[in-house]
Amino acid sequence: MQIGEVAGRTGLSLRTLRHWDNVGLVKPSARSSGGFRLFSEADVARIQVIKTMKPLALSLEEMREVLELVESASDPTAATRERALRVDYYRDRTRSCISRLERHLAYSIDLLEMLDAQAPSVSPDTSY
Amino acid sequence: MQIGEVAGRTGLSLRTLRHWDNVGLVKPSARSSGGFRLFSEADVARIQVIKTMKPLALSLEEMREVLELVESASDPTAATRERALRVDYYRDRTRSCISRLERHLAYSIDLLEMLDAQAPSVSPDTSY
DNA sequence: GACACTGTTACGCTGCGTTAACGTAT
DNA sequence: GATACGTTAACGCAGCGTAACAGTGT
Repeated sequence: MQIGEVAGRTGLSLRTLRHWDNVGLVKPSARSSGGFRLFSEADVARIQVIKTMKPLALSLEEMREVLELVESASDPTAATRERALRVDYYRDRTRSCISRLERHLAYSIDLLEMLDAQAPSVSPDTSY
Repeated sequence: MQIGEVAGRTGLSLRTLRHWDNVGLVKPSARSSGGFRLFSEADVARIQVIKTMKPLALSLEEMREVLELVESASDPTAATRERALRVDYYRDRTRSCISRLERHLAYSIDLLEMLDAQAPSVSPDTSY
């Protein structure tokens, strides 16, 4: 699968996919003889997971680590104390992210009410 | 009130406050003879509103416009159709922002569960 | 060779963090 | 004049958007 189709399916830009490749976040599993990036279904799945991680506001590098931790989950040799601590770290960040999102959601609802109070909505079907 | 106290009360950095001044988002209502920025309570209130607008992910310029719309609410001469359309525009963006936050919240909760499944939490009081 | 697609630079942008070097207020 | 606080100017950084220009594939 070439980059265009991946972009279409994931809703990401070509630029973003290339950038993620460059920084090592999602490397296409192959290249054509001419140099075209070739993505597998697994690559696309990884991209989708990354999309769901967006709200965590981690750096691309941190996302890379989280994926590494998750993907090495079934590897018993990787079950070190160090690894457990890293997982704990990201668990904490995820938790505080959730609190943040809840606050932000409440704020946004308040702001919406403020805007509703501003003007009695120009009805969409007559807008213009 | 000088910039330091405002920073302390709002939790923002000096850099941020100066930046917001530079781009015209929050102009301190006075300057000391020596050039120090002097903020009024109204300025601080404005800053707090901006903080709650953060989740909307508007540009600083857009926030400026929203505040302008809100603050000119009581001005009858400003009640043009153009203004109503702008308010509508931001109302839409706020609504889609709310949907986004709800999705993100759901995602984050899923991710938390994924991490919980990863490793059986190293209990904090024994970490190191 | 026409055409859509893809490749690699490389510069631009936002919203600040971060020195650096230098005034202000007490 | 020491000390805490403030000033502007300038570069740095992430995560892309946006050309510009060349190669690929059919």
